[in-house]
Amino acid sequence: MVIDEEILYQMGATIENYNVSDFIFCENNIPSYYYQIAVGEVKLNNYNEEGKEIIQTILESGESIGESLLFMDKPYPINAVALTACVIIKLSKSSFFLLLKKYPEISLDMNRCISQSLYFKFIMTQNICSQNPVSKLKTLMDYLKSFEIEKSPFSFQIPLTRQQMASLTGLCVETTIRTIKAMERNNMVKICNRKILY
DNA sequence: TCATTAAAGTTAT
DNA sequence: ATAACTTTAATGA
Repeated sequence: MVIDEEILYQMGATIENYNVSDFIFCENNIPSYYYQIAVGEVKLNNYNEEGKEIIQTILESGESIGESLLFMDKPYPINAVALTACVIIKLSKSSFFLLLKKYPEISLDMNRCISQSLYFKFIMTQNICSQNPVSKLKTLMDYLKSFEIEKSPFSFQIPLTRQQMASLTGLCVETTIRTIKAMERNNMVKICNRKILY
């Protein structure tokens, strides 16, 4: 968890509930709140000219949403959409900065947090430029698995749909499916009732 | 080779 | 039931 929920409430944070596919904020909105997920999953996305969805990242409980934008004066370049029913803690920008002043340790945590998402971005942009779909998907799965304690092969069930994997890597779903099947044939993954084990 | 289109089967709501 | 996801196959850049 990025910031202790009690501290957020002390600073005047409120709770918001969202249903699946509700927008928490939209592209071009002015960032004016700090958002932290108490329960649920959220994706940050864009739509390209053809209307194809590009998922920038998927966030889960305890993570903050688009916090890096609070430190500058630009509108959001992405949408934040609930993937599940969500409970989200919301704190005004001004209170958020008061909080950072009051708790320097949290300010440091915030830096760690932004570094983490920047790290993911570095890996994924490099990835998106690579041509080969196997390496795109492998890079994504390696990243996801890197947070797991259990490192043995096929111990990790990918918590994404093929559609989401496609939107994260810039591939089309069909190519994602075919590539995953080819990877199964090469013993890089296992597929157990449609779930991908890596 | 990969994207696109279409069609059909499967799962989740 | 209906929508969302998964899969296969054909075709074209």
